[in-house]
Amino acid sequence: MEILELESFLPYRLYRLADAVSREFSKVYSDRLGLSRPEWRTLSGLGQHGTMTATELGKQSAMHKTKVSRAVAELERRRWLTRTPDENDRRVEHLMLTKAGLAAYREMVPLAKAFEGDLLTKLSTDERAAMVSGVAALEGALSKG
Amino acid sequence: MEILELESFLPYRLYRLADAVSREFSKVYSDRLGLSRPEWRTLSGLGQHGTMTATELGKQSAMHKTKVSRAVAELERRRWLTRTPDENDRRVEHLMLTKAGLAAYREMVPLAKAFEGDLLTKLSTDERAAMVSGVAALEGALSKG
DNA sequence: CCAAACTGGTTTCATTTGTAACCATCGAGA
DNA sequence: TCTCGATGGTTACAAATGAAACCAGTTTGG
Repeated sequence: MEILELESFLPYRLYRLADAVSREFSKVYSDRLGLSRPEWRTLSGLGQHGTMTATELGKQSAMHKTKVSRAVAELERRRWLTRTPDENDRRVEHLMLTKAGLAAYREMVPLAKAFEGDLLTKLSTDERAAMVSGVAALEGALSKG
Repeated sequence: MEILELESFLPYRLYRLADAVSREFSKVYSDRLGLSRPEWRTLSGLGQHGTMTATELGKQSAMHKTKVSRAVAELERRRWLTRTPDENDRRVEHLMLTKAGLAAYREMVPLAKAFEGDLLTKLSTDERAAMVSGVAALEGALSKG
């Protein structure tokens, strides 16, 4: 009978791996900053780009729009971001970090880099390169459909 | 100010990629067999190993034990698996697919292989090798702590 | 032999998530 | 200009998830 080897089935391995990494990493920002994953992504997006709309955030991070909506609402409640209505299109809001939000972002960035660094130093140079280019290749393949 | 480039931040890319792949793949078994992801994993584990306990299933697939418990309950409800109490330890149950469960498994395996095949043919030989060895390296790194 | 700690597995409850419906606004075309 | 379909974003409700409590059975140490 034909069997599927889960240990070598890529979609499964990939998910399990990403889930483990993401869970580990989420401890970092959840412990230190009390953020959920969608909130972390929102903070990161805004910190990186300065200002974004909810739709843009959703595109960048592949989050469902309700996730974005809730994350934004929560960060606003904490006064980590503000909304500014678009002048031409009144459906759109431009989101931007407040001083407090920026402070949190500045605190978060080194944590993230350290986490990634720790992860990558566990790999050899070759392995690291393989990982990075493999991910890039698959991303490319998916985006083309 | 120090910025984190999300597009090149590995944990983030990895998760986004795995999520996209997994979602795409889940359409396959959800459409054809009406399975959730935990149920699919349970079916796959049992199909591959013949018989497993709930704890073993959890270990193999990194599922929380409540997920396993529910998936098993649902597959049992469908009469796709049966439980046999262990002779020596009455807390333990050995799970095994029924004829119907096996039939579903046999239907599923080619779908999974086709999905993976389609995915991989979008990559060059080098890229494919990079992906696979990169994932393996990270898995290894994580398992060592 | 017995209490205490532990393990396999289930259940309960609160939280998170996704789907779908929704509201407001916008843009294209008759 | 008016209508209709699309779009940005929120909300309501149902389903999936995780933490913790739980039950039953097992092991260990005194």
